[in-house]
Amino acid sequence: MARSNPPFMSGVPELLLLRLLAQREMYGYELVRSVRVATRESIALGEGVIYPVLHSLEKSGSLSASRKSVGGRSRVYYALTRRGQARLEELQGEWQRIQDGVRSALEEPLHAAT
Amino acid sequence: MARSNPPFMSGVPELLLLRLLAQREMYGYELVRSVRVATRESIALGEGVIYPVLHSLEKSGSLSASRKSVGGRSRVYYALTRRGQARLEELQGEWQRIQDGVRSALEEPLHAAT
DNA sequence: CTTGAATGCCTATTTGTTCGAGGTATAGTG
DNA sequence: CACTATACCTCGAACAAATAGGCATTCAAG
Repeated sequence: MARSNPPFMSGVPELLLLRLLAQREMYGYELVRSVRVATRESIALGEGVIYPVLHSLEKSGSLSASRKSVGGRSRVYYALTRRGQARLEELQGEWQRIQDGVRSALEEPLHAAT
Repeated sequence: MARSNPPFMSGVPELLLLRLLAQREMYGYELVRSVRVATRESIALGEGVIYPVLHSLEKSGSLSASRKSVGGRSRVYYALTRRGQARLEELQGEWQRIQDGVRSALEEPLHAAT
């Protein structure tokens, strides 16, 4: 039943994946765990979220994919491209802006006389 | 051309409106300006975003609406209900969770040996 | 007295992304 | 042989934000 647009999640999967892949290249299944760990269990993304985002980032040139065989297992490793680095910086800026705005609004005391 | 899903905005309009209305009751047109001010110009929401959210919050019982005439102008004032207060707290918690998770992920140094 | 800006409300449509549920296949363990 | 973990994938539903419009009123300027 796909309750789809949980608050505050739009753009987050893309940002997290780009950011994790800026540290080292990884494969999809690995990223599922990495997201949980990196966000300290605050955010968990299913494979149904990860793979489509990975594919769209590859198509847009932000990631490069390479199939590798590791211990009898076939994996698709994704690495950040120069374009992906730029996209990451763009998204970080956006995140900062939104986050600052929301913080300002939330900080405002409830019964301000100002 | 409705570039629709800008990153990181899902849930934000609802959160901001509930939060502003927790301070005092306001009308739609006023909220358009209030959002800009409260977020220090970081976030600007058009009327096309504000009004639909207001209506849906009223329908769900988070806001109560009352038509008032002020200086020859007819305005629809919205006030936070008890249910709206609860919804605000719920959203704030969600925001905190996502924000913490993203912060954790972004903080991680790029070349961690850990 | 007419024009335009500002106020004030509203809706239809586009867009595209997240999500759960499902499906496939292989490796390794009991 | 069954079962779990690994590893990849796709589909459809749900849904919310944004733009671009439209309507009506008030008020100031020319």
